[in-house]
Amino acid sequence: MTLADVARAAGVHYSTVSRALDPLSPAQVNPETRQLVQALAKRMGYQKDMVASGLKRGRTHTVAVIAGDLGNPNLAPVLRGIAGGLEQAGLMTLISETQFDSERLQRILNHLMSRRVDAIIMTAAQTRDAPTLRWIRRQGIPLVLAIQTVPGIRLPACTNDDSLGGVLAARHLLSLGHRRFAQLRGPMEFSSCFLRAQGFSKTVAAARAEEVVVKSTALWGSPEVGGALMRELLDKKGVRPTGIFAHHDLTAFGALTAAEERGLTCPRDLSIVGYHNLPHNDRIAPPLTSIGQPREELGRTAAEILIAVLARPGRVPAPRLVRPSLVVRKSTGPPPKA
Amino acid sequence: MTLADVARAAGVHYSTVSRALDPLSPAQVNPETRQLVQALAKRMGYQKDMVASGLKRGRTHTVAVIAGDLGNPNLAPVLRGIAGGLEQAGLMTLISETQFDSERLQRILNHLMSRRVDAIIMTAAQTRDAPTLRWIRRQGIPLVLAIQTVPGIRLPACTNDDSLGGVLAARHLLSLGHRRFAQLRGPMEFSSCFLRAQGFSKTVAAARAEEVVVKSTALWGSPEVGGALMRELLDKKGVRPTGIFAHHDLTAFGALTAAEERGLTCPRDLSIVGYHNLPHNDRIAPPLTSIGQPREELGRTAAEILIAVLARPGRVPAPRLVRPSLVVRKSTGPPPKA
DNA sequence: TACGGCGTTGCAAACGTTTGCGCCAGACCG
DNA sequence: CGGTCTGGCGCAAACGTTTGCAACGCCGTA
Repeated sequence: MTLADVARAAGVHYSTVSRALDPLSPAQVNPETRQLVQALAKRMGYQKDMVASGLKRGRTHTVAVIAGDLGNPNLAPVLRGIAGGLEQAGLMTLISETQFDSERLQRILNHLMSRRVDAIIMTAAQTRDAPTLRWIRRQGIPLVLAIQTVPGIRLPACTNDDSLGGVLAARHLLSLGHRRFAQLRGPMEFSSCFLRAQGFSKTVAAARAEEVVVKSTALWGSPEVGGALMRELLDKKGVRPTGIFAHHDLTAFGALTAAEERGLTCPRDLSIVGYHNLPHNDRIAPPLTSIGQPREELGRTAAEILIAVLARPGRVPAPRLVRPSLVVRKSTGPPPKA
Repeated sequence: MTLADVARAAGVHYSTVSRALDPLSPAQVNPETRQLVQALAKRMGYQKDMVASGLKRGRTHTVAVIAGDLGNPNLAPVLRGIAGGLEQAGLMTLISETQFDSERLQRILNHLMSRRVDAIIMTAAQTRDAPTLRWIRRQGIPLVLAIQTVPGIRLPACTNDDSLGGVLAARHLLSLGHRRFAQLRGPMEFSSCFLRAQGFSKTVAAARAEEVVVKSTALWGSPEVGGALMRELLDKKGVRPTGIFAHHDLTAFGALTAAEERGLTCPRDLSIVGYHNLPHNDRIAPPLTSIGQPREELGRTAAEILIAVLARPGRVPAPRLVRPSLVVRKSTGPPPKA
């Protein structure tokens, strides 16, 4: 079922059919012929071959989304937002996973170029990726960052306001009366973690309160890491901090367990704020106070940005931030009187 | 950078370049020329245009995966398995979401046909989809089902052995000494839920124990639904069941909360087995006994099946099952002596 | 020497769509 | 009535690859 088939049925040349079915070619074709052809095409179930169209026009109406780890539950709503947003613009979403392997990433990128995708959304950009990102840009293919930005390269992006997240956590703990703080950080190469740390520390410092630095780890976001970090923290000399800010809910879970093993109870002896507001936070004991992120909104915003870039190549739209919010549960309370 | 460019550089015709770079055309070209062309192509960074190739060959090396809800955390590992498995065969994965809207599904399918995807994997097939599935098959495009099957239509598929999951749950509760059971079911239109229910009931009946039927709901997999179902169960006349099988962990969570509100404690007064083995099951109170599924393996298996289908069109490979396993935690114990 | 066969390469026609260009007929103007 | 303009359409050349077919030169054999 091709243009030629419809053309035969309508008694016109196939180029006329092409024009009649193209909403962008305005007065090129007689309204009557247009009506006829459109009706016929619909009745015959004609569907334009996007492969051929892509070859000719150089636009495939396909956008690739590159993720680090599809298993990451935080990612799913973002992907959903992206796919939903792109679909409204008639774009399809090609999803691939790097597993944080830069060689794999390069393979995937080659594939995508050869497939002539119209644009790329990176959700897994890490600091060391800057050269890769520059390479993509040199290929002349629009690129939008989501979730994380990369220092040293100016690109359209949509990220969580992670700095605000850190601020919210600090303000909450400060308002409860805490004065000694610690962070269980994620890797500082992730802009998200870096900003969380910065927002938190800045707020704590502004209140002239005290913060114990805990080494951040490369691997993170697991109870095991949380446990290890908490034990490291409790082993330190000096006065024990009472207000803990974990960069990930799972880290917080592990930290809670480790603290309990040392005979501390939460929130009596220490308060802990997690990050991501995972769906089961209110079923754990104690229910975890956390910073929630509007994940689907983030994805949808990234899609909007991308559509803007495609509409106006060359312009770099301003980065956009979506605002996290504090969800208070039972893992935070006033510090012990001690 | 096209075939013609490489051809100019090598001093041969571009059709020769095409043949030299095609691993499938064996002795068509002089080994020396082949070496020369391959080296040159690599040096010049030539990448075959898959769009043009797709137009000519009719194969796009793209497989579409259709999901109902990308936000479903159970889906992510499956998608990962699929994408990983397909990638090894040089296939890319196009993911789209129906949001369980059949009109959306039809739109997506039209898009995919027009894009000439090589095959489709459906992970969101519901009973009422059978006509749609038949339609896809009539279009001559290979189709593989994952996670769920659809009665009345024979298709290659990879699913969880949900019946076995129900059996495992029942055996576990029976072995603890329970004699009165109830299920908090998901919608029976999903083959997965239907089979869980069947496996459970069959095992309970074989042990000559008693089962209270609780109406299943259309919406499910949320604490709210779990709470409602549990309250309905507790409001029933007659002897209260002590062994509960919920078709979803979140349903189990809600049921637990509702039971506690009625003054019952778990596992003293009742035992509950969930499904899916969600990652936070061991942090809730009490940690939830659950049926775990090998999700990534399921995805990988679906990819294997698909590759087999593409290699041998016409053959319908036998459906494959992946085996769930019981993860015992604290929400199950012996029934009260009463 | 002539001829058939074979290995290697070139030629050109596809695949289905888009689009610049030119043609034709009708309208309009002088 | 002749000329120009223009709306509508056909023609054909792309886009980059694949592939059947033909051509060419070389070798071996009769």
